[in-house]
Amino acid sequence: MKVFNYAIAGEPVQVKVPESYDDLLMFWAWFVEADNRGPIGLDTETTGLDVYSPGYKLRTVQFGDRHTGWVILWELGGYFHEFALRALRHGKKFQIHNAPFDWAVLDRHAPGMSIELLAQKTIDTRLKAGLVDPRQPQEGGRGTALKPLMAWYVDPKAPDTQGDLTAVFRSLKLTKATGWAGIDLMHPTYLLYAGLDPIFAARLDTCLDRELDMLEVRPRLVQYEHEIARICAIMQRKGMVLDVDYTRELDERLASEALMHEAACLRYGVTNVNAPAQLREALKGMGEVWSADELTATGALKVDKAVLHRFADLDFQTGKPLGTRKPNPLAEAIIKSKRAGKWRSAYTQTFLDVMDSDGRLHSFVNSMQARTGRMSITRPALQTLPSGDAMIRRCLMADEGEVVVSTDFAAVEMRVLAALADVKRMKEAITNGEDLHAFTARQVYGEGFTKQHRKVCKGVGFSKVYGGGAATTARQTGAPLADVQRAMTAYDRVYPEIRRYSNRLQRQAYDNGFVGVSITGRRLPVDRDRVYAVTNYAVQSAARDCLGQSLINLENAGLLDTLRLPIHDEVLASVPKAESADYAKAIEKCMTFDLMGVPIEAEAEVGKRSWGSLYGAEV
DNA sequence: ACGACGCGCCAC
DNA sequence: AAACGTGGCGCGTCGT
Repeated sequence: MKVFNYAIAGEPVQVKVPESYDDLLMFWAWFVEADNRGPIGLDTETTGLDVYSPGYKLRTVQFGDRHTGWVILWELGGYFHEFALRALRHGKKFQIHNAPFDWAVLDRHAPGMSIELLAQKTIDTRLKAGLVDPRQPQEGGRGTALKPLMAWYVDPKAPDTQGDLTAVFRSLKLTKATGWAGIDLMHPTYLLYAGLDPIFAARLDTCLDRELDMLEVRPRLVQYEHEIARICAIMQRKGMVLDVDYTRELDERLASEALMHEAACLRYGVTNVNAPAQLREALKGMGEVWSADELTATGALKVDKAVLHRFADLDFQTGKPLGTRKPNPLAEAIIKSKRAGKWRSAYTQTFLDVMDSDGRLHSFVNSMQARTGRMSITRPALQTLPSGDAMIRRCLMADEGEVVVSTDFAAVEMRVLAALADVKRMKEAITNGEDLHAFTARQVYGEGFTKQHRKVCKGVGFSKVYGGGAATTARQTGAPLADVQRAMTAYDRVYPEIRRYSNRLQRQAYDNGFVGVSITGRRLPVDRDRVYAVTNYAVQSAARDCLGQSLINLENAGLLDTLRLPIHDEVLASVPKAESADYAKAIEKCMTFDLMGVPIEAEAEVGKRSWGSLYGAEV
């Protein structure tokens, strides 16, 4: 048995690495005793992050309490598998930092271990940390990574067990990308750090419990987030079918398109369309002039899509020629080349890179990412596929014999606002099934309101949700500033509760140390200089919890297996073609409920095999 | 080789 | 009095 002595917060801790059967028996004796005492820290080390890629391997499984960490060398197989599996099966409760990752790894690489099995005995310290403070480091928070949390709660000098290893990798001529797979299993720093992680999880859990209790965060909320995380992890495991042939073909098409337009750019001396400085100089040299507001945050001349479209005499939205000036051929070539290049690197290439051996994509779902609890989806970011053109979404498909169903909440953020702020007339309009923005326009402008009036009211409604002002709303709706200002004043007269609610929220946030509280009890930290944003946080957060509740409803209705992606106010599913209408109805039902007297409703759209079919694709 | 950051663009 | 919100991520540049 290898034994490493270390100290955490001034207390001695030990990391033990069983090397023989007898060593494993000692581990087992410890485990049984520790398991009776309480939850056990659990972690895994693997060859990287691409859990579903063909060569992926689980290397070690670690268990620990506050003082002892055990590294089970899974990679050695045999008895090591047997004891790790026995512990995973036998353990009553595990503390894991960022459990969905370890669930996915164990589900795929440890026989008999499933997300379902592990989830019911998991405490995720990352979820708990996010409920204490969801802010990322760049937002002034601690973030929810193990290192900063350990530094804050346990020991400022605790090692960065992930980060510090990259220095070790370098000394071994490995990189961050190759180190996790390439480092020798018996490397002492690797083993020590592997063994410390479950000790960290165990210690963090205690501290976070104390903090959650002190902050009066509801235990029910903690439990709810664990359920959502499990549902999202199961969705991730299922993944989505990639139309590999189509994607390859599209990738090639985009590549040649990019190449062609790059060649055109080269004629004007632009060697790289992704280097803004180059574009700036070339366009300046052609006599292009920027307006005073076309500057970046640091004061440089912008060369973004809007500016390029203006130079190319194209409509920003439709891409159609405007006929207002002589189009700049370079600007046009830049637009086309950048689009093709970006779509390739962000989408088609990534799809082909990360797909598993069965041609499925398992995007990683972070069920509680944003400050408001909103989810995010990465590798690849399937929440951000272009919607104006079907070609990218066309790559993703329902399972064989199935079709895609996309179910959206109807104007969920406006409805949530109506519910939270108890906006009397808005609630009536929604309950009566009226077109909300038209209803508002009628109140503001009278019976003879125009389409443009409705548009302005819609814009003002969104500005209420986002906290925007008249100037921004005017820019976005294209309406004159004075009109928007008048509409805003009238809006406040029609729905006076919104302003009152917003003021109340802001006052409460001030009094509560710049933290708002959502309807589900979620803490919503606000920036001191942007307290007004608390209204948006409350609305966005409640809308997110409508999605969360829907996911739970969908599971209870036996529909979890059909779910593919959560996209803020939408759930994407794959259902048998023959019964698609019934499934659509069932999904709608799960996403329909009452929120404080306001109906939250959803509408399902049944497509064909590809996701793109809902955006105009043929198949 | 890598992290931070600027810039830009995709979504809801 | 006025204040648009939340993310992911690729690429280039710069500094270490």
